Amino acid sequence: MDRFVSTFTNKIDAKGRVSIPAPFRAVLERDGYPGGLYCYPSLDAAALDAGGERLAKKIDGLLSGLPDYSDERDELSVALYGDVQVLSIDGDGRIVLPENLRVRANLDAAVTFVGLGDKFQMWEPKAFEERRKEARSKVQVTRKLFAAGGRSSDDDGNEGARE
Amino acid sequence: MDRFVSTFTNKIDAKGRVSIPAPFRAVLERDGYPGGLYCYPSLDAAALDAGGERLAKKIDGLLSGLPDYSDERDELSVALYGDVQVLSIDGDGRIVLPENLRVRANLDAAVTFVGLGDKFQMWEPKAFEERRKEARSKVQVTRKLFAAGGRSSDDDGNEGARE
DNA sequence: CGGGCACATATGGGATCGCATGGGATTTAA
DNA sequence: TTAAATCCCATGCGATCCCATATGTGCCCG
Repeated sequence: MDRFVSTFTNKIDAKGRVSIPAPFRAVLERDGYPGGLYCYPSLDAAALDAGGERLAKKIDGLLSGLPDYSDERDELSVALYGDVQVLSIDGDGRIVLPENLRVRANLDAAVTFVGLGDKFQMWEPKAFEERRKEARSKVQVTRKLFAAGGRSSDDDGNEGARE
Repeated sequence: MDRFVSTFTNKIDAKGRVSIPAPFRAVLERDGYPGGLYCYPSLDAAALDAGGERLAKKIDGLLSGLPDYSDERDELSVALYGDVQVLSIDGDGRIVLPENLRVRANLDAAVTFVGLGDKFQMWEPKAFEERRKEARSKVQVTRKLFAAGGRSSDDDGNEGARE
């Protein structure tokens, strides 16, 4: 198994360190990057995205699909490369979250790690709780639609989406 | 890893010296250029571009794509090579930014180093902050193009605030 | 079936190392 | 000789490493 799954919540200590959940660590190791991971602010939420070598390749691929010296590429380069940080994992499986990243996700005392397959996200625990509640209620609705066997399109709330 | 990633801000001291971020230095060393780097004003921004051997090759490649003796090539040659300087790195990992380069990017007290993969840029910190904000908002739009795969996200714009 | 032992993980704190930065000394060029 | 560039060393802060402790979980043995 080599995917990030399920969620964990760990504390940030006085030095700004956080333990990476052991299962995630195992995935990272298998992903080819010994001792480090890539991390950047999520584009569409107050959270951080992180992953290993595979994720980095994915980003590279995204960029290399655009011609050199094009505007789109410049923008994306700045937004992605500029915000990406390589966080090294210490001997105890911890990383240090730099100030600029912590601010982006309102992280202070603890971090909730959310597995998303190829990558995982880091949320402020309460913020994630909100997100999750929202997601659940939507799933309820979706299930009813399936159960009913028909689509009574009264209101397709176009909001949230769960990964 | 052998790419320039993430951003760092260092000070210019009284003698005009700046420390190159250690991670960037490591990339340069691996790039085959011991003790120096190529630097020139960005073509489309008030910043400086810099890199090692690989960047130099890339510029060569760019030029060789244009026919010899064409106007474009001449202009580009002048624009690129004409302003290129080889900056030597001293024993402590610092470079001295010559006056003519400094004015091109309005550098005075500090420099923000921005990793862009094959090369990196040097910005006046406040100017880069502007640039980055712009890039982020544009990416919000561009991102939807990539999202074709399946994430029908809403975009709870609860971002802003902070910094 | 229950108690306790061993292992793994998370967390905290102290010690060490590297990097950025500043200042002085020494060399080089005009 | 003067000014400027280069080299060398000192220092402070932050990052990294290492070890100790706590908490919990599964397993083995009684």
